[in-house]
Amino acid sequence: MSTTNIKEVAQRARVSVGTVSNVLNRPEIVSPATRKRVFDAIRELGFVRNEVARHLRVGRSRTVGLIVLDVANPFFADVAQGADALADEHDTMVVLCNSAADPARELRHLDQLEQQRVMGILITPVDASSPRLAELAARGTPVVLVDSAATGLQCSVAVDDRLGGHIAGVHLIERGHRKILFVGGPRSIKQVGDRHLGIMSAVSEARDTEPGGGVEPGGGPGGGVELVAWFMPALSVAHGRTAGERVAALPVEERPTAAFCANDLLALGFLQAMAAHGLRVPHDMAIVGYDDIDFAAAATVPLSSVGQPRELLGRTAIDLLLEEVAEPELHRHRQVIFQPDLVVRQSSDLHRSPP
Amino acid sequence: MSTTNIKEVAQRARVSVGTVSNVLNRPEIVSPATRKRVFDAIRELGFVRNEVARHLRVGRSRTVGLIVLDVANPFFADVAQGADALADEHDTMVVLCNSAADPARELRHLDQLEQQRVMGILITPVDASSPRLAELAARGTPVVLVDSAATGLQCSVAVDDRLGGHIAGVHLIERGHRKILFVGGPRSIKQVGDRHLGIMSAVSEARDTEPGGGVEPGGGPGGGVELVAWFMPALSVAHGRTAGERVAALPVEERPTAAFCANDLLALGFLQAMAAHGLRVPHDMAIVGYDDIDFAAAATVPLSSVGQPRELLGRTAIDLLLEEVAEPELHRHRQVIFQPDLVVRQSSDLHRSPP
DNA sequence: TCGGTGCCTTGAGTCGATTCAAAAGGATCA
DNA sequence: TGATCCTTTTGAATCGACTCAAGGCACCGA
Repeated sequence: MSTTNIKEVAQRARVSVGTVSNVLNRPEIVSPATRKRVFDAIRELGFVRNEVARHLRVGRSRTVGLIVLDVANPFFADVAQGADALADEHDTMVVLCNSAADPARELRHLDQLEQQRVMGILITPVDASSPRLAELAARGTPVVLVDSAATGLQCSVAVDDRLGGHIAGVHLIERGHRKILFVGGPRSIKQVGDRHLGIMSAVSEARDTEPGGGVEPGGGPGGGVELVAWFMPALSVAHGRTAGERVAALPVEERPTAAFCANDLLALGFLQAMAAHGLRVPHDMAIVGYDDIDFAAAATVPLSSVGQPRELLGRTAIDLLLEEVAEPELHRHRQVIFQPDLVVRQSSDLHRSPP
Repeated sequence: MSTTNIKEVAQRARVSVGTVSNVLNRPEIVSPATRKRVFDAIRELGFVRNEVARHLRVGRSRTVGLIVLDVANPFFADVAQGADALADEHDTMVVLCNSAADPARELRHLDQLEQQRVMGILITPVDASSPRLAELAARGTPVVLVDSAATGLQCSVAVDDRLGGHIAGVHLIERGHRKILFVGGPRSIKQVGDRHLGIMSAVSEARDTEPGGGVEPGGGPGGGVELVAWFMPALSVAHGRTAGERVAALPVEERPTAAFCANDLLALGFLQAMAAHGLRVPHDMAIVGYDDIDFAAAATVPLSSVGQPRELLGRTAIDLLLEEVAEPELHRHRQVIFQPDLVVRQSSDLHRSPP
């Protein structure tokens, strides 16, 4: 490492180190002639300011950590892009870390970021109630929860996942489905649970309405709506495929007619399995995904999906963080919640007639 | 910031700062009793080691920068995952930066990473010949080019893009296509150029062979193969769609029968446009993409694609970097090149009969 | 009792940039 | 000429952890 430092620059420009530092930080207070000498020396020596030393002295960093559950999921790529864009405007760097939904990896990243004394951390936690997040905040590293509501101890920005699940449920019930499968990820992930609760509420509302003045003349077998939930070990294309294969293996009479997947990766995998087993989507199986990533619209059968303002989530998270950093004393933690919206495409766009 | 530092820990444990440092770095040389006192003090105070100060003193960092052209492209997500996995084993952190194929953003990231004195930089450069990369290396920050061959000034790990283009070309020609469209991205991106050169070579080989002892009895109209190339402003789904729309608007007799897209995002967009305009894939238009991302297999029509060992690229890049960091003196720069392989799926799997 | 031998612990000096009180230099005015 | 004010420059102290030569201590054998 050819560590040219400020001292060498000072020697070469025949000024003191203090002056070089001034040129770097408040050039206007240095006389033009001196300033030029210093700049020349910097250029000639190829001096690059050591941000580490600067940071140590000044005590605050210009980087923000963003820990996501899965870098390979385009949803998070878009969130990151939003965060990056706004951070950039504030001369701040976003470093993206992947927890891969593994608490141990998440913890390692948190440790590393705290040790590096980053300005703050944006995180989609594996477990939002982990004491580590509170500790971090208590020790002075502001934390903003992304895509996951906080309980008042920190800021958060999220989308109403229960509402999203509800919308998806209402949509499928309205299309005549009476046996619906929820394909989730790990139960520990809050989003999965909320989306499940959302569709459950839609289902129980349907149960409450139908027996009384049932819209459906004659009523289906049993009259109500049945919901089954499977929780896969990860929110990935591969596990969606596995779920799809399990469904395809069921006898027709036991098989649900619709699947609501906790994210689009699962839905895409599920869809692949349907195709592989000769089940037609949406005729034999309707599918609704979640996140509305760009690939959803480009799938074998264009995928219905519950959309979220992905980049806005990222931007807002940075916004909240910068606000907190700017006035740590005055700051009141805020919970920002956006609304999801269902995009209906071919994969669920069919009115199912009673059998 | 509740900066508990090593000094306070020392006071509380009634030892000197040197001893605390020893406990942190070489616990085995400290007596068990003292060690315990120090650990207790650390726990009670919630002390977190300041990596910034440590780095300043020790002079080398445990983080590596990875700058990619597009975080939202699953190809790079996979490369990042590979890098991350291996780095993790060496107790090193990978920070992912997005240049979005913008030279200015790339430069900003390079500056920031150099100022932070990272251990090294892995980069898929917008412009591999930029003098900045050489400067970085000269000033002591090792650089490894990813997915882009170097010229000996640094290490690189890449896939043979000309071969990939060639394979795709041979495949399409072999399937009977005589008018092929190459859909590229910005010309400045090396990969785009190489993939284009690859398919050009396949086309010109076909021209050379056919007039002599043409395999095709009777020969197509004109006997040879025609290649048209369009260079879109970005390697994105949206620009693929634009290209597809332009193609669909052409009169049938002018329209190519196959498209080779410089990456899968373009190909997916192109495919969407075909569907939107009622053109059947592969009957009216065969499509071959590049990268073989997971979504390629899940597309409306499963996409043929030239595959690359994505995670291996990332792992190998970290490997080369660690090697260089371990022995900067002995180190000889190496260029690792992997072979691509074509995965034929439905989007191009049809023998085209002469019109 | 003394010197020798390990084993632990100590603490001043260091990394590189920033800060700020103080000094130096220059201009103006009485 | 000396006093005053303003602009510019100086350099020692500082941030927090690490390093290593030097010192302390206990124990052993002579």
